Amino acid sequence: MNSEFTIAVHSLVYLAYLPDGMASSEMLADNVGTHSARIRKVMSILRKSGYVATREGAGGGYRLTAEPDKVTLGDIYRVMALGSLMPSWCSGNPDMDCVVGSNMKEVMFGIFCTAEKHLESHFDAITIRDVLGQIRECSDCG
Amino acid sequence: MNSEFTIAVHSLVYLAYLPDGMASSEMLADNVGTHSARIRKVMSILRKSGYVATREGAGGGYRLTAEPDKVTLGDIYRVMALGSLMPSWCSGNPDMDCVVGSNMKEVMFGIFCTAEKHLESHFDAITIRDVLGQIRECSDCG
DNA sequence: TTAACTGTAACTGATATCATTACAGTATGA
DNA sequence: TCATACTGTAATGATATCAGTTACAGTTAA
Repeated sequence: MNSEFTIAVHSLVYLAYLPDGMASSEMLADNVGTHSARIRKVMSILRKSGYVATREGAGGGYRLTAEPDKVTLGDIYRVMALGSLMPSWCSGNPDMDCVVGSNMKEVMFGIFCTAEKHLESHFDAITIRDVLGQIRECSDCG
Repeated sequence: MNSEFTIAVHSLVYLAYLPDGMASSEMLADNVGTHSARIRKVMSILRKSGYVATREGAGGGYRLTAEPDKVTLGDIYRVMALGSLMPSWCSGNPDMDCVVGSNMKEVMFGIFCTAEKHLESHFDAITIRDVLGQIRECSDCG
């Protein structure tokens, strides 16, 4: 799976954690542990999907516009990583004579699609607020 | 996801399809659409896991030893691709001060683990015989 | 003894991934 | 208006992973 999904979730959780829900790409990059340019790329997608608002210029940055208990990991998955379950390489060849070889590609495609649907519905049950909650539990225990 | 999972499933289905359940790496490679050395690598793992028997030497090859309706894609997934759902790169850093940054790695790890468990139980419901059945349906329709 | 196999490692080229640089565009405030 | 501090985006480079291929030792049947 592409790590942009993780970066997106982390960033949204961090914004939800901050009292004013605002941070620059530099602050997010520090917290996530990557380069600010990468954060900007991910956040740009989240902006186009309506989860954050951005403000360019001095004092600008990113602000969470969606409600943390409304946005699910499923939403983020669909935007950032849809199709990542299926391997890029697939076996079989529709043109060959053998029943197995010629139909395997289609059958495996279907299997991966339903598998991904299952994955999505699992992620649909986890909100950004849930993740933030788990993080607070972590810190209480440790 | 690694395509060795697909190769393994395809190979087992093909063996289950053949009347005598036997094929050489060359035949499997033709059907799957890859190189025989790659087939041998995958089949070697399946042999160690007890799903096929191999015979070296002239007239040798691979023979399905497990029952097609007992072996599930979940079994194959666990052997060939366990852990492939989690991205290699993960965000956060346990040593940092921030509650979010320091605990995110652990929380996301847990989320990916349960997600993978869900994926496994989805795959557990599909047997090699089921896949072969879907292939025959495909060929009936087309 | 030869031919036909598997087992396995090594190498190559292609592709994916992440880090980094660069710079244009934009907003703020002195 | 000008310096400063941001985002947006493309390009580049480094590294890892993946798939194809070659090579060869070991094994078995005829």
